[in-house]
Amino acid sequence: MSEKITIKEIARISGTSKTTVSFYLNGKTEKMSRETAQRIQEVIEQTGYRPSALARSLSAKHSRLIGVIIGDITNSFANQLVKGIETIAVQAGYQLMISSSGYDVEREAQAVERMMQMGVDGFIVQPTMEFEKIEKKIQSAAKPVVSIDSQSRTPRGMWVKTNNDEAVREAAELLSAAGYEKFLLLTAEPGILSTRMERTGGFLDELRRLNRPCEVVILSENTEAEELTAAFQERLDPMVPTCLFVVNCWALPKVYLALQPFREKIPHQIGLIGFDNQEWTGFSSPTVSAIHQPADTEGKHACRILLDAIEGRNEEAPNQILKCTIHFRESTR
Amino acid sequence: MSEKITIKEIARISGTSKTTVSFYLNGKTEKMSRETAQRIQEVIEQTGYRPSALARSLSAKHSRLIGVIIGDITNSFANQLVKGIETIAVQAGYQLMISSSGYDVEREAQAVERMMQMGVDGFIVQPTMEFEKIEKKIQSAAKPVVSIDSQSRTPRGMWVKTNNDEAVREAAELLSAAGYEKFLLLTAEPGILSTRMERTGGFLDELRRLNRPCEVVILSENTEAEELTAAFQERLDPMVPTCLFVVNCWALPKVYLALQPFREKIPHQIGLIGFDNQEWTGFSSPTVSAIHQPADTEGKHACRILLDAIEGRNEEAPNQILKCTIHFRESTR
DNA sequence: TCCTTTTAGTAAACCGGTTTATTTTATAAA
DNA sequence: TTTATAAAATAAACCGGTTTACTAAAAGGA
Repeated sequence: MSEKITIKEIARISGTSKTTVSFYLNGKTEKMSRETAQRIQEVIEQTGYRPSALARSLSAKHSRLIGVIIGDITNSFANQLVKGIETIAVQAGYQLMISSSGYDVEREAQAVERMMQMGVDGFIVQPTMEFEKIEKKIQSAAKPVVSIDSQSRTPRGMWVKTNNDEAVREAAELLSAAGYEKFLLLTAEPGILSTRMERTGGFLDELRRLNRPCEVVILSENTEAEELTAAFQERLDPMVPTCLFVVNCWALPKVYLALQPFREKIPHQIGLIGFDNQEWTGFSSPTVSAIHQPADTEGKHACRILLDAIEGRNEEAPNQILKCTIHFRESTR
Repeated sequence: MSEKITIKEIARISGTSKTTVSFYLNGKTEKMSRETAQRIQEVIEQTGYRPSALARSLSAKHSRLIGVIIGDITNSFANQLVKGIETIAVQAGYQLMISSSGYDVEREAQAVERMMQMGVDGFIVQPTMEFEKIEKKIQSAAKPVVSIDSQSRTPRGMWVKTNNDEAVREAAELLSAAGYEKFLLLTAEPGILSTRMERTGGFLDELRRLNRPCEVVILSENTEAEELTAAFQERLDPMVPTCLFVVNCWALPKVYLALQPFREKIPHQIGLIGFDNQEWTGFSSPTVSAIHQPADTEGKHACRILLDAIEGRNEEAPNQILKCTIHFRESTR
């Protein structure tokens, strides 16, 4: 009774051939008579036939699959990005294959490898710092890649990023104007990830132009809160209004907590500003100023660009710079 | 020069047959001589051959793909869940295919459909309220399904959930003991989603036992903050210490904000407790008490159970109840 | 030396579709 | 009525692997 239902079965039952059924499935109905089409349609319905995307991909040479590689799905930037991507992808009939790199090149490379084997039609990647190392691997597949927040040097050079440089300069200017005389820039070891470079470089440069001093504090994912508090104790001069600028989004909660002992000095003597649209920044007390990146929109654009490339269209600009918005809240004056 | 490199090419270059190469790839090296194996290995390396998982899946009848369907990837429970799933899946050589349902049955059904066509080996689903509607569809594929926080009635009956009932009763008891004389239960329209039923039912039941009055306030995703504040104004009697219990995790920030006018009455006259490990609850002022579900762990368990089912093992219990932990913070006494 | 068994290796069918080239049937033109 | 042309339908090759069933060569036993 319950033969596995394949295209062959449909052809047999409806008294036609595989070819005809295949044409029907792909909407090439001009090539067949009304009745044939109808008969096939009926058989498909009553059998509950479900064409195998696997088989289809194999012979058609496209899988309608998009590989998405991000650092960490629990990061708010990343999941908003993914949400944006998915919105567009699903509309266009594509499915997402998602992997986290954990910000590790090795895992990133493995993810790329697995996805290539699965035959994805293209990639959207939020690169780790050493993305260059795997660029050639990704190139060898000749699949289009759109990178997020990092101008990659892949042949087609497709990317979406935010105007970190501008946003950061604007922030520096406004914060200086607001009366902060000194700055503290908190960043992870400044690697080659372009986002980090832009943010750090732009901020420092602008401050130099404005003639405002700035110290740099390096921190890492496992820097302890006490350690940080001590560093603040040492560098924050009660007589000089100082603003902390946190470059890495994951560091912002850490810094916020380490700043608790100085709470009543915020925002007058101490200011705090960081990155990304993290929900808690609007709930904390004081609420925390932040530069928002439109992650969701970035995702949508990235996906549109990628789809253009995959389907050989040419509608979207292959690289786009989106505007950040600065939200000044209670943690800065 | 650059012929596309397939198994056939490898066979040709190494002077063997497809069969032998295939055996080699699948580690059936007992069936061949040392030298042959080595020769193949070399050819694979210098050509950079990458076997097509697509073709492999088609003939091997498994895809090493797991379909994950969640409500919304930007929800913290969901992304922690996914992270847990991915950890286990990748270890076992599986890849994730993720779709969001947007808590909509129709989209959920479409996602299931697409994933079946892609030949996933199994599903992990965080069901919408009306999951029953698509259970039969999912069953028709005869693929194993593990559901999250909802005992589905699929044949194999595999699920992972948290002990909402117990946790909620414990909370009710402790909060009563702490001196709250009245309660306000805030929930979305109580549907058939078992989590919601358990939380609501258990809490009300326990309060009845403890002889504490409880009013129910129904809210939805688009209830306005002012509306909510007004409702509180009306129902919160300054003479009776009252505790708000928020059933739906997405409603907690909403309620928190609507409660701002009463801020200085927290936690003494007004208490607040809700669900899930949302980052902001630890940063707000007051910090907010919450019942944490171990989403990450749930994901890991769910994935192990699914893998067992897929690979015909029998190591994990096919359904598991995980413990919630109650974090009492500044918003309750 | 001849026969049996083991080892190493391969041809061919299959998985479920797409696509090209070709045939059959219907319709129009001569 | 015959022929040219268009419309409808199909056979067969292909996509890139897995697997079953079979063969050739080497080793072991009598």
